[in-house]
Amino acid sequence: MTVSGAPPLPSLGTDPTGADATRERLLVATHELFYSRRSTVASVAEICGRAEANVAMVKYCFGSKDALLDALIERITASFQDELERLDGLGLGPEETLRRHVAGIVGNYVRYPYVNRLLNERLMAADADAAARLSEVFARPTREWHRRLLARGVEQGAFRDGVDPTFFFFSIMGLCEFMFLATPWLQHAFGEALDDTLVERFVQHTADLVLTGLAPA
Amino acid sequence: MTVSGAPPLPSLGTDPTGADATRERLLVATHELFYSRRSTVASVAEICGRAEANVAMVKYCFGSKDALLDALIERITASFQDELERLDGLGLGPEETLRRHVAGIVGNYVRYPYVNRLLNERLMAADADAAARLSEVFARPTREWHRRLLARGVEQGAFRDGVDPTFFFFSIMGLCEFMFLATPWLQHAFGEALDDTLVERFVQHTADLVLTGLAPA
DNA sequence: GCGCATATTAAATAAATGTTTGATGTAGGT
DNA sequence: ACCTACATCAAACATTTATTTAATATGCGC
Repeated sequence: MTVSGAPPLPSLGTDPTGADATRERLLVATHELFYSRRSTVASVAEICGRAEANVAMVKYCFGSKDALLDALIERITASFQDELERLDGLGLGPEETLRRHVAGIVGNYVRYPYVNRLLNERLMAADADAAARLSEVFARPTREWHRRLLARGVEQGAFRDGVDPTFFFFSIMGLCEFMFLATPWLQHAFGEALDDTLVERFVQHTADLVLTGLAPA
Repeated sequence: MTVSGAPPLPSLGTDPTGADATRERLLVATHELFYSRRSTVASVAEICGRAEANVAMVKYCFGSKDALLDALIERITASFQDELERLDGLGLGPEETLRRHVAGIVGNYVRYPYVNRLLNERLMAADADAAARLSEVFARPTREWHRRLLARGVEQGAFRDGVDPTFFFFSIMGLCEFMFLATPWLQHAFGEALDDTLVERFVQHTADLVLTGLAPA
């Protein structure tokens, strides 16, 4: 936790020096603004103001604002893939793996509620090459992981057969995402606050729904 | 279907005349732009260009751009509530009601993929009074409807007990929403197109997941 | 202390944003 | 024909946007 209240970015191994330090401050500032606003709207001026850097440093460090956003995406999604690999390494059964995966995704939305929107926007604006690269860093490997998990579950008699991996990918993401996109609804319409207890209860609810929903007939 | 390819707005009973006709053209133009872009980004100039109206007509007809957006929200969400009431009137059992409800929500996302985002943005920007009014047109009555459906299902032994209505509301919305927010992923990462067959299969998948997920132990 | 690549700056740029102005057009009633 | 309320218009408004320029500062090897 920084003073901004936003969770930290996935750590960079080394301590950056020179322009790399400014580069890092710009990434962190963007993250903090996106996090606190629950949106992807922040001007270069705002980002640089928070990073205590001159606006021209965006071009100097990244080339453009869009390239800064892409760097932020790749930084975060890389940590998602690390997490999936770590989970695989635990050697758990399909149900427990899925339950922890749901908890992991919810945790990611707590930390980075804006990433999917950002990915979406960049994907729509991108040319064919950039779109392919963005797909490769997150959507494709994640669905592939889901496909393997579903197959393993069916094999062991834990999950029912015939569940489409693509639809399942969208279901899992959608279930977890909406909760955090819609925090204004939670507050204004339902008078609830997004605290740790609520997050934990939501994880339980979602994991129950998915695991029961996948149970064999 | 209009020439734009976008589904029509929920129909206004009467044929508008005078400035009301311009008002309607502005609403339709905004809808068509939002629909085709799958986003809520459209300048006043773009909206008025498509509506063949002068930019000053936004102030004249609505007072401001934000008021135009609120009018669009209220127009669409009103049709959602009509749909829920119609479904209640059919006197179906809890499972079939829920199955048709899922199909109905997916249908709404096909027609108005941008409404929830729009509601979200307006809710975040709104003052307390406006936020309360926006909550009242959609989130609150919809969750209340979900609560009654869950209670009826438990009563009749169709659903398991203890499912939180607020979480369930977010689950249902999230499941259906993500599919349409993420159409760029569907295309770029998975090479699939969002046609009628896919929508139908998605409805089936989602209804199965939710209905199985709610089944008693 | 000099020289040079790296890093940072203030200021200007052009384009786009939502809003506002005041003039102009257009019906319909009397 | 004349008035009036309604509807529309082109043009200017003040901000804000991302980007770019050219000048300057900084630190490090020698």
